[in-house]
Amino acid sequence: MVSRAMSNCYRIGQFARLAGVTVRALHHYDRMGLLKPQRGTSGFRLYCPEDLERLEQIAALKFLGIPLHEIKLLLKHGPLKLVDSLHMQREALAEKRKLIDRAMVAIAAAEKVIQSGQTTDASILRKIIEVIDMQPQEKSMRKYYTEQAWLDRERIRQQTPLETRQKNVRAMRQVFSEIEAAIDLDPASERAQYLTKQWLQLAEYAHGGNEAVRAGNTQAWNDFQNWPRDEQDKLLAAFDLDLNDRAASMLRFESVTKFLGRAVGHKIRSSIPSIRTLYGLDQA
Amino acid sequence: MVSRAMSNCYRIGQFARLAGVTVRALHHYDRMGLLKPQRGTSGFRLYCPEDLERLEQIAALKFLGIPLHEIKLLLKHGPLKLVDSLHMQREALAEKRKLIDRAMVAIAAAEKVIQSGQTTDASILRKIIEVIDMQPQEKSMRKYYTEQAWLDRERIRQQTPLETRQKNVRAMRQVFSEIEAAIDLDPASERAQYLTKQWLQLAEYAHGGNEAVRAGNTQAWNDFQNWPRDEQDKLLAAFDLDLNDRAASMLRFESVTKFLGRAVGHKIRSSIPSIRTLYGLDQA
DNA sequence: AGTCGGGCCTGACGCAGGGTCAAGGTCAAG
DNA sequence: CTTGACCTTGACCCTGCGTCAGGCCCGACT
Repeated sequence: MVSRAMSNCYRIGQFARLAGVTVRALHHYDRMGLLKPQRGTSGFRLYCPEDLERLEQIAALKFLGIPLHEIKLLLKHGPLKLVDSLHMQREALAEKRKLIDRAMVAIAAAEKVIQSGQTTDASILRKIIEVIDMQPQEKSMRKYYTEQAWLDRERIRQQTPLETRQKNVRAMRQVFSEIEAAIDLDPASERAQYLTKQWLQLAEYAHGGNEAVRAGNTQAWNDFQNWPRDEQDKLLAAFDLDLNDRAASMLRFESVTKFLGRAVGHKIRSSIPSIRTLYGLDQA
Repeated sequence: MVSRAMSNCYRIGQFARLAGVTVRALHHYDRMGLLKPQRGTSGFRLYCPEDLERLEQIAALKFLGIPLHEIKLLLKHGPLKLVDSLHMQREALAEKRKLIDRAMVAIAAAEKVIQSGQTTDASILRKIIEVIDMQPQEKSMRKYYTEQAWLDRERIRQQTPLETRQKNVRAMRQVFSEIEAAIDLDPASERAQYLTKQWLQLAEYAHGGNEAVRAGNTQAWNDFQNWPRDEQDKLLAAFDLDLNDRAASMLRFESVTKFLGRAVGHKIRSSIPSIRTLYGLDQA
């Protein structure tokens, strides 16, 4: 019934060597129905030239990173899906490549640190973390920025060393707690205005004077209620607010931002109109 | 006993969100002893800031592609191993990147084929296979070539399209079988000399006139007996020799090469000395 | 005729790094 | 006292095979 002659067929060992795969892999493909050879009278698998051709196709698609079960479908259902699949795979590979590049950049940075004589675990790992953190940037924040502002923000972040950023965070945490202590003061009071000035100065580190980035930051800040929960939590944690009493922390955070809003409002009201516009507070 | 205060600690869910990992991953790290948090009275895991620091280090090394069990050792045994490990990982990543690049090149070639209107499965896959096969080159053959010759050989291979190579193989197979039929003729006979000339012409496609590559090919060819078994088998299969009776096939192959040797010898003897030298047969 | 060795068979477990239930314990709020 | 969010452990699932383990087939030697 089978049109393939049994001569010119190989048993599994030969075939495996010929094709450059392992016997075990062929067993695997057989059992999963990806490449089912004929069987001889004694149960031995018999692989024919047609099987070699198919195996080469399988190997090719596997090389592209396509999973075996998908290969099975692709070889069954013709080229329509194949085109799609190749496209998707290209993008997936591009993603992977980006990650690998990032990892290699991080290692390179770490090796520079090592060669500079800093061979403590901590300093090496710090450098790696710094370089890795350089690029990720969750996309949940994108919507608050224009395209250019987003790129600028990235650039500014990348130009700021980790240590500096950490110092800023600590400073803001400090100011935050001082504001909480002064929360009942008149926003127009000297103390309140002093703290507000400090706060705004620290915030400036984040946008580096770039107006579009500042606008985005403001928008993001004002929409804190709608951030995804883990982003909210990260910010709360940065201000040393207890996540185990999340509701209370949210309230504390809110009251501080409101205080700042009033204080900045006062500052602006007593300032020139162009600055009012600059800070986008005319409609507020 | 524990110096860490229990305040300021998070339970696993909070901590996971904060650190950007899943709860399951933290369970995993705990069970494998990579990151063991304290436990509260009711058995809940309690993660402290120190744990966050360690988790960040873990995440960093994981990002570099270092397996978790190795990370565990690295964080225990200090920076000596870390330096080594980073170096190795850099090379491993470079390897991976090369493979990804090859895959992307292959997909790009396939998409070109698709855009040219050839949307049959077979033609797409053929193109992919062709591009992938472009580069591998087992290293078992390297030793027969000078460094430059090896590179040249690669280059020549890459410049020859798959179809042409296949045509050459078929032609050599044909000549091979004709030589076998004429194996008892006098190597000096006209028929033998004709076949030998054909053979040498076909062989020329493989080295493209490059002398160093030709010398390498000759060396490799003469050392066939010592090739790794699967390379031998591939060559035998290319000449349509039955691998199920390997010993006989080896003999057939050998007798043909001997015949060719004698015939080429005759050809050379009746030729000018410079060509004798060129073909490296003076010492044979 | 036995038996040795090599190849083949199936079945089963293991790997990394978790995902995904499932069955049940804790704890604060209503 | 229940509900619901969160926690616990245990156990099976995924990919692409590697690596035994135990047993059959077959040709070759004694």
